[in-house]
Amino acid sequence: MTARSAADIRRGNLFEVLRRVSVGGPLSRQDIVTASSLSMATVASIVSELIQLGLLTESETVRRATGRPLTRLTVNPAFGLFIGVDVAETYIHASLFDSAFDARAEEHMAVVDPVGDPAGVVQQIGELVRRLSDRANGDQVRGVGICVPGLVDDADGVSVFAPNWAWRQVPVRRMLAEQFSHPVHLDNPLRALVVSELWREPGLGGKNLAVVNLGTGVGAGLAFGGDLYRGTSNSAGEWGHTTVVLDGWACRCGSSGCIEAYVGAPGLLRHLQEADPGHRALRLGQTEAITELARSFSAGDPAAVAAVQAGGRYLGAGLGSLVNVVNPDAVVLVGWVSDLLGDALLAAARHDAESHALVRPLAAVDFSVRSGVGNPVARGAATFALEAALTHDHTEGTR
Amino acid sequence: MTARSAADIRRGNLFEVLRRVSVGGPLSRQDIVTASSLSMATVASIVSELIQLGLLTESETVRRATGRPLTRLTVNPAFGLFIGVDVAETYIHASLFDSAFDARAEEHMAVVDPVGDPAGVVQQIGELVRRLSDRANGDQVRGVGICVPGLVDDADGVSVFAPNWAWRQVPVRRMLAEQFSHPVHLDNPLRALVVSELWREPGLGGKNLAVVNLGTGVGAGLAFGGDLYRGTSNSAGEWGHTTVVLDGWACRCGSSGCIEAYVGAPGLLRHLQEADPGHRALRLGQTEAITELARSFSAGDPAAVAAVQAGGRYLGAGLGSLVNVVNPDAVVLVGWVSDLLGDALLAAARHDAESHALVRPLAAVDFSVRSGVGNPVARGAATFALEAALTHDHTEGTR
DNA sequence: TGATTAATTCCAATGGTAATAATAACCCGT
DNA sequence: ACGGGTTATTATTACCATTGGAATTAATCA
Repeated sequence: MTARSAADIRRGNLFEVLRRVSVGGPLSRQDIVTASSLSMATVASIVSELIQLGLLTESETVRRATGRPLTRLTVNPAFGLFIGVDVAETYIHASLFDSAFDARAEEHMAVVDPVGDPAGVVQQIGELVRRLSDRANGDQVRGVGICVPGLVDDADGVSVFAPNWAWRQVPVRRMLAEQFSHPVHLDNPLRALVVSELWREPGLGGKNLAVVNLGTGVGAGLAFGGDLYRGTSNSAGEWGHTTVVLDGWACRCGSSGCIEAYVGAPGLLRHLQEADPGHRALRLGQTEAITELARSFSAGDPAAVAAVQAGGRYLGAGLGSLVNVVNPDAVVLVGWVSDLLGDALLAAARHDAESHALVRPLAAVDFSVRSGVGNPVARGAATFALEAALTHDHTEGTR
Repeated sequence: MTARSAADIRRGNLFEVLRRVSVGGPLSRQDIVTASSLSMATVASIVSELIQLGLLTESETVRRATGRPLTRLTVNPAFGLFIGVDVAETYIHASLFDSAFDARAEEHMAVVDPVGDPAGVVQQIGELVRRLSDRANGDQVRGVGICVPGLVDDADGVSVFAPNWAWRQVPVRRMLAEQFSHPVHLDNPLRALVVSELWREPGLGGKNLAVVNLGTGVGAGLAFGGDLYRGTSNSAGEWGHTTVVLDGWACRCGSSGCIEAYVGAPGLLRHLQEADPGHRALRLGQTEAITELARSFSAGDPAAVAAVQAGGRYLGAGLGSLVNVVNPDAVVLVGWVSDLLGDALLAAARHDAESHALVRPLAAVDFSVRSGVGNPVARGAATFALEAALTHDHTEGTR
């Protein structure tokens, strides 16, 4: 019942076609038909609309030994630019993409106020967006996507609740309107990770997916049938607070025994401390400590190996449980801790994941670590902005 | 992307209308429009098709003070009968429903062969179906739905894998064809529980739902957006094997620390044994033991109260985790253990569920115990049969 | 006749199927 | 060597079923 009307289906199919071309390079209409489950008629109609909107262009015509020549389609990077902003607890990262989703520029900033006063943070967001806009070389910025932790309400443009800073009902969009005039889409990082992955791997269309984020906190974003799943209160996927040890380590959520307490960055460092209380990584700040942990692990440092093994056990049990409930096609690990330690953690987790998961769900799932995409939250945020802009143009066009 | 074509939407809307009328008693087309999110045109078109198929009848015309009189619609119970069969580890339960889903008759049988030889079990199923058919009073039986634990493949009519009996690729439909000639739909009990609940509470259309089954084993069935979610390998919802204590009690799945090990019937009895090794319930068979546990609990027996409290803690942690990941509108407890102890267990679980779940998902969810529906698996199985018959008639009709 | 509510009909948009058009290499006969 | 027919492949068009919304018709009473 996700799609309730013909218009919903149209919208989904439109994005499907765009994703295919965006990732798969130049494609003919025929290529899209074979790759997707759409009919030729539908593809032709959607392509003609996307060309009319200026998002696709016919790039080349190819003659084969026989038959009518095919015309290949490309995303037109000049359609416009999109900015994605990842507002995290300690930093704000912003990326500028063209419509073909090539990153044009990036900006990074530490959050100056540790308490996260809304006015100050919004000021910083505005600064980053302005800097990137200045680097647009005259191309039009058509939208800005912003991801803030916690619960957000895009319709109202409000951050309803951000746990780390105790934000309540912060009207982000209204406040940003004084900083710049681009349309703003507000969302949550876990959702952004999912759309980032869905646009990156168009083969995931129609599939069930869990994107697991490993960072200071841990969580998962879910997609069912190729569609982002938000849950009833837009907060689905809080897998990091699955109880893995009843009455176990305290978690910053206030409960105890959560996966996050054992696998989040502080949890990994606690494992390290238990293995070697005097380990040099423990004297560093969190980011540097995890970097050092990764370096020590690679060097074969026994305490680092023990810490990763310990963390991996809990991660494995948690992944097994997730796979049992969700029964996905793919589980993808992302996040800054995953960038540094993902392969090691997944290797350490695999045995427990496989022993805790049931045979059938386990056989269906593919675990992997996603790396080298820059900041996937910023990318997903920009994708939201593109989707919003396109929905707008699309519905305007048919009026 | 659940619905990819107009036909899928039509099918979903058709069931939506039928569910509304089936549960909500006589309804006018207007009533259906206001209750559902369908347009008047769609409702009118679907109603006329359902009348043509013989499933709905215009039952009465009502004049109000002003305006055109309305005509109320009722499900025509004479459309046909459906049989649902719940094949469990120790018993087989079969129910006969008319198309308005009033139960006409029930049959129950213990599984004679503890090893569950396929031929013998199928023979028993056939016997029950024949007995119910004999009680149809000449009305046509239009379909039989059968639920077998484990993984089933309805398209081929095969039980791919049943854990308790070590069934492998048992061609149930083909074997049953020698017993009776009604169309057979094969499915899994957890899925049946979901459709049973969705048809019972039409307000759940479009909602996210988890149906938690408490029995010898425990598990959950999921629905997203009002649609049954099967997962990638038709095995989603194996929440009973979520790890709640790393390296905890052994579970019959081969792993350890699963919720099922602590909350399934054997787990509850183990809690009882830890509280009072000589408790009289422990000398009984499982079903009688749980019945006795429930009776002792009601009588205030300290050991029974302690056992329920202990089990409830694990159930609560598990429910909290489920709510965090799935973020559903409703969690409904069903199953034979739930029938006996559901209210007590839920009360004992509530505190832990609320402390382990995050604020937002917790605020969105409504926990409840469903009782008094007879055997909901059999009901769901019959619902599958109705859906199958209707899909068949519907597509035939438009040819 | 007007008001009011219920149900039907019409319309534009959409997707899928199937028929049709477009296009160019190849083949064959002259 | 050249021209027309053949064939293979790609893209477009026509047609039907569907939905939601708007306009219309239906049925009743004041």
